[in-house]
Amino acid sequence: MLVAHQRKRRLRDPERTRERLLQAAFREVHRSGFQSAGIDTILAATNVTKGALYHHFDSKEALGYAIVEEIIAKLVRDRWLRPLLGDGQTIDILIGIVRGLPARPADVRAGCPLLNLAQEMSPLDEPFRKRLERIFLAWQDGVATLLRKGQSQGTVRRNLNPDEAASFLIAMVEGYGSLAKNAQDAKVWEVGITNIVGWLRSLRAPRQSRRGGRRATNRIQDKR
Amino acid sequence: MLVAHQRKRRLRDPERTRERLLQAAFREVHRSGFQSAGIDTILAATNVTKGALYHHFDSKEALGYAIVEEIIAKLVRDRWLRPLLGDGQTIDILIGIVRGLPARPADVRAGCPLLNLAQEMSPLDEPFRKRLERIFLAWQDGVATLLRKGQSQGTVRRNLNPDEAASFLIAMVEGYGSLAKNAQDAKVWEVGITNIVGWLRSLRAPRQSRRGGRRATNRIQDKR
DNA sequence: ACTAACATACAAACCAGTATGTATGTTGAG
DNA sequence: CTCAACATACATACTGGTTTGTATGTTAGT
Repeated sequence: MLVAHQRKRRLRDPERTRERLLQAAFREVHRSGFQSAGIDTILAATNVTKGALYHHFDSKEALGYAIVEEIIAKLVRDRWLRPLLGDGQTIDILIGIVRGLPARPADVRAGCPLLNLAQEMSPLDEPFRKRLERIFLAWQDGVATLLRKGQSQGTVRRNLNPDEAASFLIAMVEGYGSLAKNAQDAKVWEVGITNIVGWLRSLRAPRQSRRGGRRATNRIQDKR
Repeated sequence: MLVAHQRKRRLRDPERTRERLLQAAFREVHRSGFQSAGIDTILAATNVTKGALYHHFDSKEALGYAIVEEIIAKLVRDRWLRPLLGDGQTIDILIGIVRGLPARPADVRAGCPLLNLAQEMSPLDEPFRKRLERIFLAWQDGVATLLRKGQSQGTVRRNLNPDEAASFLIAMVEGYGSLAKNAQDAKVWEVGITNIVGWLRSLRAPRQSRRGGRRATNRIQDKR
């Protein structure tokens, strides 16, 4: 029979085993960093044996790559890329996303999984870095695309460079994330979000978008 | 004789040995992170033996604390705190500092030593975190103090919260630093600096500071 | 019966820290 | 001034523990 996923608890369920390993590995890496993450810790958390793990992943590195490509990429898609495509005004969408970012103490203290790994591994392991960079670029591109849409709809100031503004936003989000992580204090994060929201509001086009008379204050830099 | 520092190369020069260990340890930690930094690597880089190292430092952790308190704290003093006290207009001083930050490819690729350590150790080791936090707070406080001075001199907008603006600046510097480090590309850093400078300019008070008619664009949030 | 999916035991390398020894510098008593 | 007594500054070799990865065996599913 071709019944694919019968849900009686089978003794062997390779997909499920792989997924559980990935999730546990992600949590452990998120806590301790990749290099300090222990294989044995992951195994203990899952009640899976070493043989099983090395059956599904060739090495610790391969496990790390899978974390990036399957778990972290999905986090960014769910929290940014998908919401960016929703309807509503550009700036309102961005403010909504930023406000909806995880802000529980545990999240703040652990830091952004993407940034944690990038920070640790980018100078040390090029394949790792490449995979993380792809995610950052997709993130930036998603934000920039929405900003461009906002510009063509007249809701976003025309005198800003969407790519640089997107990068600016990401830098602020990750920057505040780092400060809050060091402070181990969700309050730092909340204040950061408030200031990011304030900056986002400043990107709105003026009421009746008039010709000339551009203000030089606080834009992200004109295109050169 | 009380001649303190005779400069003939002595066979034993504890201060120099300690300093060389600290510098080598700093470089190794800066490259690999604290946890992955190997004692043996540091020893190999200095031609100092393990006995000597453990004579000067009680443990690897103590060595790490010394790196923070003696080397990293000094970096922040030299690059920020001291220049902040120079003369000139507040915003010009800040722009000068930001523009003068190390931007060579090697620096960009390795990342900010302060942030690297904070990112890695803050959730794992409280004494470590505390020491790093002290540096961040001194940094923020220095910037905030200068901004307040600028406000009282009329060169900086009055409708911004100096503490939050300082924090905003630090978040941006570290955020762009992280992005550039992941990209392993100094160009990313340069673009970031340009945008930070653009933001700094927007903090200037308008020419003849007029009453009323405040613009709501792009300020860091009024004091609540 | 044949292969994918595990389990177990072990290897090999690494690494922080220590035990112990030695050489160099300092000091104080005579 | 001198030399014995001591303290500081190293050097070397080793230990105990941890870690990734492998070799080999066993069992479930088709």
